[in-house]
Amino acid sequence: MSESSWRRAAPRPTMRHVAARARVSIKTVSRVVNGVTSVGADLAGRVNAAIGELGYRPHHAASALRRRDGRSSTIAVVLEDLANPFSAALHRAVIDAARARSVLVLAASSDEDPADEREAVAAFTARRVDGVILMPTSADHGWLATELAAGTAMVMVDRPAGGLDAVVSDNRAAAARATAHLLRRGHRRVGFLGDLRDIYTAEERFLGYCDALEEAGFPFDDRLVRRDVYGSEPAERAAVELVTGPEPPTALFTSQNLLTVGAVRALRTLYLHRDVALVGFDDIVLADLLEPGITVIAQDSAEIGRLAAEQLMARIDGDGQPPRLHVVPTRLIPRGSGEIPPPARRRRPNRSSPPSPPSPASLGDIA
Amino acid sequence: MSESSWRRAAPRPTMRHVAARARVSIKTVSRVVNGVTSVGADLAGRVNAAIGELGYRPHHAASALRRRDGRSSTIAVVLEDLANPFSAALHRAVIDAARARSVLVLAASSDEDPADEREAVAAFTARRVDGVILMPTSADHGWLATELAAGTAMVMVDRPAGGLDAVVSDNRAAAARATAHLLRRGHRRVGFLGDLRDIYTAEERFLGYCDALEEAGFPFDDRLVRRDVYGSEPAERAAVELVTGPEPPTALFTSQNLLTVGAVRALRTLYLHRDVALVGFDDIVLADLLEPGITVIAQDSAEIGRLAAEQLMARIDGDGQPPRLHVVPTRLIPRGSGEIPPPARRRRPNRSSPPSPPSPASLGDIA
DNA sequence: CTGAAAGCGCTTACAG
DNA sequence: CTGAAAGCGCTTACAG
Repeated sequence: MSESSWRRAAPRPTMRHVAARARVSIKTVSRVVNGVTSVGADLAGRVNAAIGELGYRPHHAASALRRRDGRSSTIAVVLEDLANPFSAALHRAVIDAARARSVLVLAASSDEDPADEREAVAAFTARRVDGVILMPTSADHGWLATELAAGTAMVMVDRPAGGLDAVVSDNRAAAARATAHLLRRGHRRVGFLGDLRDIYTAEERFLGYCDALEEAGFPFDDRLVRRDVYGSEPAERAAVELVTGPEPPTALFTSQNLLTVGAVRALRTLYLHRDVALVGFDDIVLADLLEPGITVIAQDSAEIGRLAAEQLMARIDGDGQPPRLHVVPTRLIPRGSGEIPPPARRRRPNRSSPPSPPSPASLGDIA
Repeated sequence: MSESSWRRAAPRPTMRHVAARARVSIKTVSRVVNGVTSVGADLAGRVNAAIGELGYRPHHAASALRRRDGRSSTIAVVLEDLANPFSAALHRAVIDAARARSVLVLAASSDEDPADEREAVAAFTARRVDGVILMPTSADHGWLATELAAGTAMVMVDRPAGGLDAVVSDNRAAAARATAHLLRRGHRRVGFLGDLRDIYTAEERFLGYCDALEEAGFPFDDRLVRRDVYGSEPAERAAVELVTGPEPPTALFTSQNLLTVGAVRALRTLYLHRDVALVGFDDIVLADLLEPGITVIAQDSAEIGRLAAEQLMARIDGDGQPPRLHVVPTRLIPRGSGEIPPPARRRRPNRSSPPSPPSPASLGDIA
């Protein structure tokens, strides 16, 4: 039990220690610590001196335990993968919004595993977090009702679930816009790459793709579609299959950031990146520096995080309104890849053909 | 005070409620909840039934308050910017390592502001976190001693501070390796872009750059160096200045990821990206898909996070060894930009000259 | 194997 | 303005 100088030796001082040193009651210390102004200057001075000398720190959990509302002033965030840029930005926005109210934030990654998700939420509720922001692994979240009943506020993020508060992007409309962006440039065969179809956003974006086809009067072609693609490597393989198959697409809509990365990699490997148009969902670092730059639908992950945090804290503060669905607008950012025109009609894209210059006349972006 | 069905109405059940329903003492409930096996099957069954019916959840903080060790089983992470990919990956690795021991993780961003940093640490210690992983804003961290004395374990990450445990990359050696990589290909004028020099890593990487010059017997030229560059836009301007100035560098070593992004943008704008060699510190998403691909020193942020978490948890468990400095190796990943040879001697790089093919004979990577 | 009493660090609810 | 008693939800330390 040898403690070096950089390890604590003495037990942590408590209010009792401070009270003894300042020769006041523990209650007076409590008043000073909590900023109650009715304490006399003399006593308050002695208490503050003792706090400084002892290095006293209030014990937040003990305080919360006895307090009326029992708030922990802590919330939690459960996202698919905190290391993913989308989740990381969202997470940071939650922390910033929470900080403004002196609320701390715990976090976990679910990796789309419902068991991990439930385990994380259980661990958080055991710590009596005041609320949880959750990116639900599936829409089937009956178990959430139990958590709610137990007094933990909940707000879904990125995907709705359980009929609770949710903050999402305008996925379907944005996907339709992305697809229309390609159709408007003359593409008739637009391929689709989609994430696991259990995931709400994957389904919505697929529906948006279908919407745009229907709106434009083009038939849906199953052979141009690959769904349930999870991660960038499967996406790369799927893109290669699509583009090297018979009747290949002249454009791709990749409906998630990892899928976009895989598709870009595939097109470059095949040297088709200047021939096959591409619009991705989710912005990507450096996408503007590629040649061509990658046209994307950018989500406002920071705004999603901020709104989710605000909604959650409102619930914690007793907001009893019916559940609310916040839809956050996205932005289509044309950078080149989405503005590649289709090859001349009745000709298949050809590797040895020179890159066709984009048609400036077709660069409008309103769907 | 109208509570909808999705808001809790009844107060949270406690052990007392469970005990009453199961007709046992509160202590027996405690035993069952904590997995003490000596409880009779009959009583244990009644208790578990009551727990299920009531939806009882243990109150972790109350438990910790009374427990001998008083552990909160919570740690905290304070990084420069949680949304930065390096920090996000590190953070995630910390969470994964902590989860294996049922430890939860709080997080905050300091944005290199010492006041924000201290505020965050104070908030965490008030919650009685067992330890903090900190990316210190400066090496001057006398105040950390107080936190340590108060019983909070601390491990620095990315940069050492206060003579405490730290986990860092082999910054200086890696920077020397990166610079030598360029020198070995014949570059004689290698430019340097560095972050704020207060930051330990910025200084170390600068020293590594100097080491390599000295090792190779080349003079240090102040005019090739820009330090205190913070963020990608200033980096872009600095790179433009360097490269368009008199006696411009034929290669750049950009010693942080945002600086690399800025430099890449500058070179592309000037259409010099195939003429001026570039090695960056920190890997970047999609760096391999640029033309040329960006040669980088990749840090193992996940390993840094994992080691920091392990070290911290060892301290929390009473490890009393002297402070330890973990140095995590980096990896040089050649992708093209770092292998661009210098232009023919006595000729300035020329925008209209065709890109020179990399010399395969010079592609070794050991410094 | 089971339970009544005391107490973790703090605040509430009362008194003075 | 100040303080003694009780109690937040739980575990420790004892008894039986």
